Amino acid sequence: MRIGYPCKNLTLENAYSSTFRLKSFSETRFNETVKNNLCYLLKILGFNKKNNILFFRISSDIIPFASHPICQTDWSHAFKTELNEIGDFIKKNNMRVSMHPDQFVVLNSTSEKVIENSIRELQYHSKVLESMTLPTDAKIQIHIGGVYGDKNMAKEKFINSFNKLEGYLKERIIIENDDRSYSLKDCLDVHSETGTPIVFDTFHHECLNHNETMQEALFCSASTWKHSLDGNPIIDYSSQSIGERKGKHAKTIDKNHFIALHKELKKFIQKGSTDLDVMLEIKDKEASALLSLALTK
DNA sequence: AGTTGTCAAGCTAGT
DNA sequence: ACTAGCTTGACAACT
Repeated sequence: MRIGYPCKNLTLENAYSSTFRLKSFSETRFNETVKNNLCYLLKILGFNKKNNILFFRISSDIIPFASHPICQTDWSHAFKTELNEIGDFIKKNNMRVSMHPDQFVVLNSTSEKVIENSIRELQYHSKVLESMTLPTDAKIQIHIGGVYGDKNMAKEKFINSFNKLEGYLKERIIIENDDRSYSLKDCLDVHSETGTPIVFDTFHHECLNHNETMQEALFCSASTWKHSLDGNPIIDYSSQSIGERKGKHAKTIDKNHFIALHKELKKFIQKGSTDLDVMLEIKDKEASALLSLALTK
């Protein structure tokens, strides 16, 4: 079981993907920023390797404005050396990475323009992973999208949009159950029409479920992954930030809550034929990842 | 140097 | 009507 954290490292200095305002866009600014971001990504991966953290989510900001028309740079060519070096490091060390495009990626939107933008954004994410020559277990995780007052129609819309995507995108995209609209069951409905693997988010499942047992939920979601192509099923983990509104992610790992979940995961792994990789969506990033490794040794 | 308004993009639920 | 939240507050203009 690999443990990971998202997007940035709080121990290392400046170890996040910096960006800038669209108004400040220039070729120079773009190149400087990308060079820096790639350099810090490699540093983060180095830190992770030393600490046995073998899973990491790459920030969508790594190439700023990559899917915007203003960006005309062939960055995958210009930074081929750096991108290859990162990809080689990941592969050499049995690491895994994923990406999670932000809320603007909505494949079932009622606006064609939004869908077009979403596809461009997905193409960009895929290009990052392709440029690192990573296999298709390096996934791009999205939500199903809006409901628009009719969930069945909205699901159909997602299925339609998804099935029209190019094959190289379909191979990378995975769908995540969310905390308010689309439950695991909804994701399974979509999966049956698209074949998209489901990344099971245990915290969202606590917020929105159909009373499945944890073992049932793990079995259903893990069954949507084709091991040779997709790698280990991914689990997103977090817990409720106490005293804050429902769905807000915890600032730091809740030890007992995590240990209980970890037991369930272990139980599932032992009786099943598959391992799992766990992404910790917790605000304090690598601190919780390190703690979780210590707790489960 | 420190503070604060704003940022490419969507949608939902809570206030 | 407005805002917090989402994978993540940081950039940039102002005081």
